[in-house]
Amino acid sequence: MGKAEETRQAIIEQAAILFNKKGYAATSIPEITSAKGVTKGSFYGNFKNKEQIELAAFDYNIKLMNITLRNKIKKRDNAIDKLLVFEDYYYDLIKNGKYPAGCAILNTAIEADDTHPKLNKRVIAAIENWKNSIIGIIDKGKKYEQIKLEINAEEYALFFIAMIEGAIMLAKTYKSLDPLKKVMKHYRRVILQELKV
Amino acid sequence: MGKAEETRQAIIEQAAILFNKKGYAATSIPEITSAKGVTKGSFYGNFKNKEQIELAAFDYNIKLMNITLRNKIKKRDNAIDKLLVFEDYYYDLIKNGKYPAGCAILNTAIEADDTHPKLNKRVIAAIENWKNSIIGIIDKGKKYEQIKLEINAEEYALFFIAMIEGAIMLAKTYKSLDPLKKVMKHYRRVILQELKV
DNA sequence: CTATAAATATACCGATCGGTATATTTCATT
DNA sequence: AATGAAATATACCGATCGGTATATTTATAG
Repeated sequence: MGKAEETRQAIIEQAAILFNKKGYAATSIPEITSAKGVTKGSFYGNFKNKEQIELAAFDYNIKLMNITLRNKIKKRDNAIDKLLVFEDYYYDLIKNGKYPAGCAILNTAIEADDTHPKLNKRVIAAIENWKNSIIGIIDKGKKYEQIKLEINAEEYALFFIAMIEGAIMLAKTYKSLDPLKKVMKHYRRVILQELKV
Repeated sequence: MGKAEETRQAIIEQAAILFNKKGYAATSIPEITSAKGVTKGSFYGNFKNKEQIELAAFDYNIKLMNITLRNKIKKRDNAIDKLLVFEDYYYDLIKNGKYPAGCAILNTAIEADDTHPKLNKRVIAAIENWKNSIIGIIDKGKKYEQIKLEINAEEYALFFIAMIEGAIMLAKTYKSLDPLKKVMKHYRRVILQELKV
């Protein structure tokens, strides 16, 4: 990694933290750079404008999330356990308290929907990717007789995503794991009682 | 309503629209005032600072929502139908497209959680109020043998709120009613098949 | 070691931010 | 109609924003 690439990466990582915590509009470029001892010249040598770092930081957040999730899913050997990965993942995410502060998909979705078309497009792509991974798990689960054949994979995928994101919103708002636990109890119940053969 | 009160109300209504659509940090005071032909002097005659209008606008949004919901709930005569009000309400909210742009609770929750303690407190109060109204409906439904006695009212209330808010996020992100419909199908199913006696 | 280009630091730009001070207008009371 | 107060308009403040131009440093190839 060349010097410039290192700087670029440091900026992205700091931006990813700040954007996810405070939002895109509320985070200034000096905030991002000063935290890492990087100057304006260095910043604009690596990013054309603020929008570029916003997109790069979002991509970075999503990449981190996907790597972690993919690894956890791969380690489990049946569809039911794979679906339950999301319960653990988001529980850990909120419990640790540290970065990332909540779900980048949720945070970005809310801020971008009416104001930031490019981020909005990326959020849609990230959700589609998540949805398709759930659908894939369910379909494979049907094939191996782990999940009931009559389950509509897409509808359940959206249901799960909504439930999880809503639960994260509650946990972050209350600054408590309690609502997350209570909602995820239903998540687990739906999977074990409705999906499982 | 005195002249000042009229001005104050006009500012609140405009701010409520903008804050809910663009977010608090991304909305400037000139944006709020110029839209209604109000000047800065007039604004600061009615509000001490930006935080005051943020709080007033959030309260206004919540009040609007609560009035509408309360009326719709009152019109229905059993717990199951009362719970299904939320399905209709949020469907209309997104379908109309116009103000309010999404759910003020959700939008404010995400923006305020890590940065704006006073708004965060009000969001918690609004969710508590919502949760308690669901719990109230469920408890009454148990009393009149419309809802199963073994249902944990608080856990289901949080489950419903999470599901609904997650569904709104999806609909707003996709700019489509489809994900909302698909998630709310589960909402209806849970109520009719798990809660209903 | 030196030349050169890449990378970074510094200084500055106009615009706009939230907020204030003050001037002017509008309104109700007499 | 005159007056005093409430409401609103105007002008201005320092700070900070995103972004640019340029100076300086740093790394690297010959």
